[in-house]
Amino acid sequence: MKNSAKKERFFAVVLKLIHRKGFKATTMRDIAQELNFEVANVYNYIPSKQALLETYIFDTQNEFHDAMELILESSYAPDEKLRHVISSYIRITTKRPYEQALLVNEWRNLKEPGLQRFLERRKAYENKLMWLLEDGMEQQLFKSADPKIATQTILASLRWLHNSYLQDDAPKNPIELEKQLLTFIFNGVSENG
Amino acid sequence: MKNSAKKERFFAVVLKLIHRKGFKATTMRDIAQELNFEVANVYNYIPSKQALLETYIFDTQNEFHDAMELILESSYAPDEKLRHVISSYIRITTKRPYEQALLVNEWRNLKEPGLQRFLERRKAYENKLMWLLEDGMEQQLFKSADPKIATQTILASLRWLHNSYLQDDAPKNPIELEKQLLTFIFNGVSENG
DNA sequence: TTTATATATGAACAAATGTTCACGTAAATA
DNA sequence: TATTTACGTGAACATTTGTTCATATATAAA
Repeated sequence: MKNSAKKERFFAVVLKLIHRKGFKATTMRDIAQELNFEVANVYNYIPSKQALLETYIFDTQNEFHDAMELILESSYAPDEKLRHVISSYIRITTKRPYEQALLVNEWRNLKEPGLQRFLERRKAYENKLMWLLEDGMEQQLFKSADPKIATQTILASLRWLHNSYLQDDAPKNPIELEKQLLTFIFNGVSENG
Repeated sequence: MKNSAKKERFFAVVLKLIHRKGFKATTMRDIAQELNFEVANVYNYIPSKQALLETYIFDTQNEFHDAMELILESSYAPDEKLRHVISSYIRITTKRPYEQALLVNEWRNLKEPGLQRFLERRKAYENKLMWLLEDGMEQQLFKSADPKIATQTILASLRWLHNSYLQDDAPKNPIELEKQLLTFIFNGVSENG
């Protein structure tokens, strides 16, 4: 009575539709049509279109936050912590690429007060990473650099990953992906480091 | 009769509105209201909402392509070429942050056949960068790595820049920004390269 | 079997949206 | 000045959209 096959199918279809057409362009009627039933029935699965968006976005955001929290609580040095942040980012993205795509592409469609809440939480996540980088710079583990720029650049370099899993563009092996990204973020592309 | 002050104001307002609310959420009436005139008058400035989107996106895309083309035609080595690609990316972004934000955030709202054209051209740009990286790997200038991943990661690490210019988040000095990004992409964050 | 819960229908709604048309007024050009 | 071009109004339009309601059927629990 909790997780019926119907519900699973419903949400799978919805995620794909939103990914293909975008949240705003995906109408309740689109969803119904894709599932071969009538519009009204959509409301037996979700309370509203906005609620659907909020649930997915905040659930996914929470996953990222929880992972970050555990890493920060550990006794690892900053560079090892950064490794784990990257690793957790890849793990979540490869596990739930559609949800991550939704988070990245559709957060702008949140309405207040959800939008503000989202932005605050995102800022909090970014700040934690920034302090981690500053910490590492002080300990001479990381190059001295503008912490804000470094934070945004590192996060940006991870934010495209969901695409590689949602395209015909052959999905990558997560282990190999992690190796490549760790090398890039830690050592860059240059051969003579 | 070509570039009146009215037209300039119109497009400035439109770009800001779209950036704030998103393309789909920005209605013709929103635009009219922001400019203190009636909806019908919007159609004296643009033929349609879609045409507005297409014009901005393709014009901006062309700027990036033209810059890439000039760099590839030069006799620089791959690593110097990459430096120039990054440099041109930053130059265009800091010169037209709203247009770049539009390109990055709203291309999904293109309709066929514009959407397909956009994707093909984007792929072409990515391929040029990828071949540049492969070339550099062969010449031992770049680390050996998966060229697709490297391409996407480098581009992703540049695709957030417009935000830093459109937030209260103090706009950065483009020269310093370029320095930081070159260091990151070429040598990463690690102190002992 | 009876009862409750999950899933489905069809019609209707109010609001929002892109666009058009016929018609004015202001501004620039001849 | 006369005339073309740029800028503006008001009303109306056909669609689309999210959502609700009353009601029906299937499925599972009692």
